[in-house]
Amino acid sequence: MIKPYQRTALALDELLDRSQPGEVLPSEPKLAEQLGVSRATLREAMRALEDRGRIVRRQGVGTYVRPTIIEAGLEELVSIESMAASVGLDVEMGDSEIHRRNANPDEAELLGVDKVVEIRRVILAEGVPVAYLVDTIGEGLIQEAVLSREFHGSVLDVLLKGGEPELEYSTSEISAVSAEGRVADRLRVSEGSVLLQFEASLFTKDGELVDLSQSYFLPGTFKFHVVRRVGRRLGTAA
Amino acid sequence: MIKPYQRTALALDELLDRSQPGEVLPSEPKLAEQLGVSRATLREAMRALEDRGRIVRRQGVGTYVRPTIIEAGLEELVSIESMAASVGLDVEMGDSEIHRRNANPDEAELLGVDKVVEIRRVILAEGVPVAYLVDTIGEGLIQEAVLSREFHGSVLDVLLKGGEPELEYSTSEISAVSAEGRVADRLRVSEGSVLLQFEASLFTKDGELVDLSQSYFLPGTFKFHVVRRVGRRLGTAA
DNA sequence: GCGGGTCAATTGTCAGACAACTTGCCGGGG
DNA sequence: CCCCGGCAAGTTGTCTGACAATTGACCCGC
Repeated sequence: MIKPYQRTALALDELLDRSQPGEVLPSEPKLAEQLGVSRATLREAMRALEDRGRIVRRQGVGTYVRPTIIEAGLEELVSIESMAASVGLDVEMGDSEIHRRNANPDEAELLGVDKVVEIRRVILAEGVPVAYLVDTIGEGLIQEAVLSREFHGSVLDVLLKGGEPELEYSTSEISAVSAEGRVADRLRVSEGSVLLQFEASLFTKDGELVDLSQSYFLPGTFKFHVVRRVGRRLGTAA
Repeated sequence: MIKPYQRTALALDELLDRSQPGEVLPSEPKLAEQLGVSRATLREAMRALEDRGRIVRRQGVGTYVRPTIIEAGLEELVSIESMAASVGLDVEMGDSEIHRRNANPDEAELLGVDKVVEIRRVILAEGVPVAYLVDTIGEGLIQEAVLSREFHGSVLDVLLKGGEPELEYSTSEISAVSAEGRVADRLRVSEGSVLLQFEASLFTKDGELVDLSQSYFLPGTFKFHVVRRVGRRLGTAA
């Protein structure tokens, strides 16, 4: 059974998606009644939205919908394919290789396994190579049958769909590199071309590391956004 | 007068900073009493922290402190200098130029002014050029006297210190580019070198755009991190 | 016309209660 | 001795009702 708070947060998210910026939301008592929760629970959900900057509340006046900040930004963990789909791009997987091999000491330490599966593939947008992705996961995390059947380019999507283990977040280091060797070759660019690189670690709800990945993107096709907020400490200082 | 919720959120932030990962927080009734607020207000603040991933709550058990994810990440809007200072790097400003000029149509539209001030400068780490920054702001936003006296490389820091207008967030587009012309020259790298580029827009609490900036970083010196969370929609699906 | 007071509406906070859940303890039965 | 079931205490989750603080509009008297 899903808890009232989660239900409320979801409902509010959807309500905001349907709302125009600047619009005034129903008052808290009314909203609470509509959603079937108490005002206290509703306020917890609204506070979270306020912290994320999606609404503005003015005591004695009402609650307003903020103009949406970047929505396809980097805050939410979604696969390249899902990102592309949401902007109407036609994306497919090109050449792929799957290797089983022994983990090197670093990988064994981080992932907690002896053997790993390494998945390399090219991502095509409108038929043109735009990204080269390498995932390294512990052997057995994804069944071989699943991998051959449901894998269309995104390890993340397969893991999310499987539901087990429960993923929570990833941390990525962002850098710029020049294309070399195999990467340049697969992306069909000359050596020394400029690439945007993400080095990511994917964690479960329990804080366990389950996927190490490296992504190389050709600049221009995908646009990555981040929203950075002024910190509490500085922003609200007198 | 600062409101109880803000006081509580701040106090909790500080409490977490002093806590060890995995530690159990006092129960909600006790914490509420310690902080001098009701349990409802406390819970609003805790919910926000939970959403940001800093604590984990387990019904019937207690509230745990999460191992800190990247702290010098990109979620919080701080200047390059502040970032560098927090990791003990010696950073200073190199050559700088300040131009007053008429705004081009795009800038006039976005910033809502006719004349702009353009600030260009090189950032040195340990005496070596590592970044080239260009800020474009409306004329009059920062007084000339202030600019010559308090400017040490970061427009953001000057604006934050001034307190007026109240800043809230910035959106950045991240890309990789090759160094060209003036940028390559100022950073003392050869043309065609790989650079990490941020194109940022800085907004106030009222949603007004006040600063357009472009930043070019030499890869390797600064490391930028992002934390990406599994979305509500997917993460909690059955 | 204008100034001030009043009033309704809305968000902010509080107090108390009960529900749902987890863990550990303790006692009884095997 | 071990296992297991129920009980009790403690914690988070939610609800109810109330009052405080703030804002904006209305109305009335001057």
